[in-house]
Amino acid sequence: MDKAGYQLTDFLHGLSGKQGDEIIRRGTTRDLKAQTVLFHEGDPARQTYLVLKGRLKLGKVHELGKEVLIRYIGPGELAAMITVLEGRDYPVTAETVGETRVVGWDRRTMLQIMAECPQLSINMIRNSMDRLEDLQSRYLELHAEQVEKRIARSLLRIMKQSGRRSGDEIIIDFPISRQELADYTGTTLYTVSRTLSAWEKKGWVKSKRARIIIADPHALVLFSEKG
Amino acid sequence: MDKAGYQLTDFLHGLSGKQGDEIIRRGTTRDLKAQTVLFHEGDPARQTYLVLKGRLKLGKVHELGKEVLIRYIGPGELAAMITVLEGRDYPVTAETVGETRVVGWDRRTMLQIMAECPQLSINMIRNSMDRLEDLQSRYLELHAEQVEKRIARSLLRIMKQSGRRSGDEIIIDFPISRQELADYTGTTLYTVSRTLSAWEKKGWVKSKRARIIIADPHALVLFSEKG
DNA sequence: TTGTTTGTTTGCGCTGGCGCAAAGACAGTG
DNA sequence: CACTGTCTTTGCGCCAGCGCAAACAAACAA
Repeated sequence: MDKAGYQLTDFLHGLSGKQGDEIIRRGTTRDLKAQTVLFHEGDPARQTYLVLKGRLKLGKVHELGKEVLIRYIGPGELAAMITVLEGRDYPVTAETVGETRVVGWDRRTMLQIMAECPQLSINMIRNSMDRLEDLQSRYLELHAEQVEKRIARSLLRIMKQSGRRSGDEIIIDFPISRQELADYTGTTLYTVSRTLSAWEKKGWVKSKRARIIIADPHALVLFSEKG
Repeated sequence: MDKAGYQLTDFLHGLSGKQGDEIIRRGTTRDLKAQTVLFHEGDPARQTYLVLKGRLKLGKVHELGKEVLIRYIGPGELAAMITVLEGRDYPVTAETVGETRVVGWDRRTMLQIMAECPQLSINMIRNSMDRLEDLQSRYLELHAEQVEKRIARSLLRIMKQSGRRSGDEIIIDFPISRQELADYTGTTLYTVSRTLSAWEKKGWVKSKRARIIIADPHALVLFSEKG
């Protein structure tokens, strides 16, 4: 359990490592395998989770098949804040992407902790605001932007959140299939595949099965902004 | 300024009328004409607003023309919570729909009030959660649902938030143009117009210029769920 | 090795719904 | 009243991108 140096988006931002550890100790830490469902859309919300290591993906499904990928949740970020409110259900499903360590608190504990440490409320509000903004932008794009540009923006978003630099290239360091990228962008598997193939020919990206490397980030940014 | 009985979605939920009035007194109350821009997307966030009377609409624009209507804000709800965070810009533009009374607080005051009254933090979190859920659902729909169903759902959403019953019919009690309904739904003026015309023939809705009456809510609900 | 599973690519045809254009309806003003 | 600006309706043509189908490729197991 690493201490000290909680970052800006962090739930524990502004707290000392000691305070953070104490708070983590009051929850239940769990290690999860890849592709484990942590909670299901529609189930009563019992725990709020903080990701310590690894990554969750939050998805929402539509009657019969269609799915959207709302967001990836990385280390330091909360999932299911909704739990602090009484009698709510999870609005999304959370599944681990790789091996993932989370800590969970139930409502009572969470409210206690928040009462003792008002900074946490601010951090939660910051996090909700950030997510709301993100989704507002994507909502706008989904309506106003062409698919190819949206795919570009999606890749760049994911890259910012989880990219690992390697020379000029940027590696997205977790497996993401064409289908998932489609769900995240709001398009289809086929369109994503066609688009990535085209970009591969231009040398903008390289990709293997479920692995994407952005070879020319600059070109992608230009494309996403202009066309 | 009406006291007592703040409702569930309210910012002042759980407070006595007296406490609420005191908090309102510490802000700046303003009466605005219809179609007044309260704040602009991109401007530095200086004030958080609570709507006391009337209605705001929050919109976001895309480079050149295209616009989405993120949400209507009615009495009791907050706009621009983002202000409590340092150095942020408004992510949307807020414009009054009819005559509207709001009260605004700057960040310092807001943080003080929140520190004195932790319940407000919970209320703010509740409100962000609700909005996030709303937007997540609409994001899913925008991707997964056909336009006509989306228009139906949009109408029903607006109806729930601002409908006035009159016999079997439900009147949406503020002016909303085809263009606005299109921006809210994520489609075009033309498609909305064609759709409403068709529904008018079926007797589901009646509409005059910028006024919509839902004549057969039940039929609309059925249609939005099945088709 | 072979077989199985799971993911990816690409050709091809189809259509939902966008958006122009032009006419019509309504509200407000002087 | 006529005049002006704003909102609405509808016909029509077009195309982005969806989705089937079928082949292909990579990963893993036995």
